[in-house]
Amino acid sequence: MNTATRKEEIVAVASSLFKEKGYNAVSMRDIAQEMGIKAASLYNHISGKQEILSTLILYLARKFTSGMQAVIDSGGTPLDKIKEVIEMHIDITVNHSEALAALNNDWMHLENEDLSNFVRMREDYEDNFRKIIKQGIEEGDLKPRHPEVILFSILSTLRTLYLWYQKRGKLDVNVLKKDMVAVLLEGIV
Amino acid sequence: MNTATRKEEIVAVASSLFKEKGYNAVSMRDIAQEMGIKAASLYNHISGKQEILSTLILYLARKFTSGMQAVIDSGGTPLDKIKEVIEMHIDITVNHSEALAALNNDWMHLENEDLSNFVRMREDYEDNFRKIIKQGIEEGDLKPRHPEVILFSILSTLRTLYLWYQKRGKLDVNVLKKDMVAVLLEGIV
DNA sequence: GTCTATATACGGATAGAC
DNA sequence: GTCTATCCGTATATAGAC
Repeated sequence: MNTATRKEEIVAVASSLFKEKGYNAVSMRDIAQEMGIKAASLYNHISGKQEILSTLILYLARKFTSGMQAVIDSGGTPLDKIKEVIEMHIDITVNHSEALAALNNDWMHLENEDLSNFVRMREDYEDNFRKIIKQGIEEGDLKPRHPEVILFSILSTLRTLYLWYQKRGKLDVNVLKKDMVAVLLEGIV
Repeated sequence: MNTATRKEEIVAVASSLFKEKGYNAVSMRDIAQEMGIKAASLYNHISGKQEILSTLILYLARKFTSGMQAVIDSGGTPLDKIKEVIEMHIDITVNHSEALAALNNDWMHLENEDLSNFVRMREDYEDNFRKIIKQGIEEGDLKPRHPEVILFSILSTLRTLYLWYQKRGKLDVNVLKKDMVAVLLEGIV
């Protein structure tokens, strides 16, 4: 087992604990115990607790950023792009459901450039989504609702999907995508 | 300034700090400093940090519980009731936006009966909402989508409303209610 | 790569003076 | 009601043996 893999293992174990209790309530001893080693041994693989958090969060933030770029480059209508964003979020949620808790709840515990980089990526992401929505309204694809309400209604749902995707068990991903797109786009009435 | 008021002030100050950094990252010294006193002085008004958290969270949880009961007793159609739930969430968000962060993110740091009471209230709340949605589908008021997708789509949006209500500034509450009900019920296409 | 031992800081909370 | 002083537990992190 080489160092790279061991580091990934630490990050994975930490993700799961962060999801349960949050970054500040998880100690290095907790992480070490979960891996069957002592806390001091962790420092042979990572520089400290902060590195675990930033590795975790920035990895995911880059996934969303590149995913959004792919949507922008896809060349579809605004409506197509919104569907693609929803599907992207579901894909990332299914593949990284443990780590998404830290992204959502613990990003403010990042430090220095890690924090500012994350905040910038997040703002850019929202801006790109906002532009798609506004274009959809202009072109008449979307109803003329307040763009901010549309933006945060969809984003809130997608960002907290990780909380109940697992709880509800083996929902087929494609069924989930279809239902989610339908509910978010066409409403329920 | 009597004790009751002083305690409320502590809880209010703590709410704001919990929203910024989360329960575990806020120290009693932080709270005291924000109030211009020393940490030891806080203990003349509250028994400890835990009491601040539980006061805060259970107060809000009871608000949601009684609000849901009022909706159930209102005697409207399932669709009416869903609208009332949305409006109730918006009212509580507008009046308690600072404290909602702790309710959403720090409830797992409650202890003993406080924790179990909260979890039960939350489950009951979701169950009541789920029943309304299912009844709406049965009666043909709602489209026959997966009830869980509808439930969590609406709840996710409402529960994180506190995050951006302030940021977007002086949105009129009645306009917000109207837009939110429209987007969540009728969709955007 | 993991261990024991330890440095150092900070957390919640209490005692007792004013 | 607030203060100073302090107890005691736990946190991150490092040093050095194996």
